Amino acid sequence: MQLVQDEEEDISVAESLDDDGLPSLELSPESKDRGREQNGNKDRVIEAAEGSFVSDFYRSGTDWSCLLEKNTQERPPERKLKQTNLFELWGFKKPDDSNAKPRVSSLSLKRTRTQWISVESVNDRMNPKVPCLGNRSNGGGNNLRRVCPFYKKIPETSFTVDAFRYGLIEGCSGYFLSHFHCDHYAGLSKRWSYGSIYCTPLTARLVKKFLLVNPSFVHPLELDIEYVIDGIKVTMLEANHCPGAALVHFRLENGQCYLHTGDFRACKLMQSYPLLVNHRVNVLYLDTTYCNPKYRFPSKEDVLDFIVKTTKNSLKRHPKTLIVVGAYSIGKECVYLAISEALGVKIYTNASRRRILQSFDWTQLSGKLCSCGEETPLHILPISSLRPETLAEYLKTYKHKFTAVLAFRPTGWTYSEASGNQLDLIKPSTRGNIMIYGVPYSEHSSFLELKEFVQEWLKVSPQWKVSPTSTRPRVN
DNA sequence: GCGATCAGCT
DNA sequence: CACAGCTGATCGC
Repeated sequence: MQLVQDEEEDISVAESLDDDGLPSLELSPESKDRGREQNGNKDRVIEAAEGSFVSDFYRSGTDWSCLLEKNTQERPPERKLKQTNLFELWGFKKPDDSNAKPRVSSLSLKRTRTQWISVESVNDRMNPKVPCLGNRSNGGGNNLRRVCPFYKKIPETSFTVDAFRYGLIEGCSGYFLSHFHCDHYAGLSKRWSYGSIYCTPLTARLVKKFLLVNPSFVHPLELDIEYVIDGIKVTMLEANHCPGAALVHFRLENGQCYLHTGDFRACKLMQSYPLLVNHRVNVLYLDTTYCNPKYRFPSKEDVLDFIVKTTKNSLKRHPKTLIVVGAYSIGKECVYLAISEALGVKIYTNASRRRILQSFDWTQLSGKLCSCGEETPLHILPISSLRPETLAEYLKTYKHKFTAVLAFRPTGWTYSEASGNQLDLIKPSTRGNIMIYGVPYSEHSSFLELKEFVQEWLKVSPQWKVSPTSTRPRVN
């Protein structure tokens, strides 16, 4: 998602706002009467300059053709998507003072539920493709290559974020990687040769070790240190997502600031990041995975307490219980670290995951890993194997040591509507001696956390005020 | 055969 | 549903 800031001296990216706080399509006096709402239905006419940020912003919601190169044979999927006014969704009301300049002025979404957004499709598979010329594109039965969407490009720079699957991107010399999850690094391999890759040191180690990318392309940037790259000031900030994940902050020579959150979980601590407190952000690219009021989940700490308490209770009743935590390749480490510390037990997982976890260089984690499943009641398995049949099979291999399984599946999706914020209401699914808890341990922001994150910028801008309305998103 | 990429699936 | 993959088919080399 992007928030565009209104600054009269910076018209190239941050055009003026309309009454909804969305980027205005009125770029010149001649086009003053164009780009207005149509039919009272908030469908917008695309009149802005071809290829401009505003043009792409709106086109992406209704028409994929802006992402297509000329002469393409492939038609984009027909979808009726609209830019949603997040200010409205979050209940922020624009005041009457028409002279006021908001600190952040417009929003567009990145990856969220498709029924009420906008920019990015569920994943890149929905993006249009163009015929592949020169660069090979083997596999999958066609000769098409995807085109980098505008919202992965940082305006007025030669930088992109998480855009590795598009081959060589014209005008891009710096490819930023926000974190080491496959949907973000897709396209990176040992054959990468399209330009410099910037990421945190931890992510850099993983990229070199597991994707075998030529180290000469990989440039680690320490958190909280401002680097000057191609004349742009760049700072990586802790994203509170998975290990090595970063928000990327860009400050241009003309004063424009852009913040790309990658995937992140907004928290109070972020409100103290000096770069975010002291500087306006003109365009904000935001992770809106749970940008719907129905997603309410507790703090990580509360969930960890619940997991530890549940584990202790189980072991008290059934000392021969095997504790299983489901996890992706990286992420959710705090869940099993908390159990490990509370019970004073080691952590078993297979060799390939141990190799990844050891690459973090976290001594408090590495020291707790062990290579023998009999040695500890705490095992880490891929989240996909947290099914009763699979766990029953797994238990068989340790039948002399363990007689029951207590498993935790940590994700934000399992926790939304009915149970609200009451952890104690979570009911496990039980089959025989296998018990599986879906726990609301999320590494993405909840709706409220997203709202509060954005609100920080609005606060310092007195012309915006918070309205207690409960505006719901439009559902198509 | 190998590595990369795709659709389908969860 | 959507996240962050996983699997198997298919392609170029």
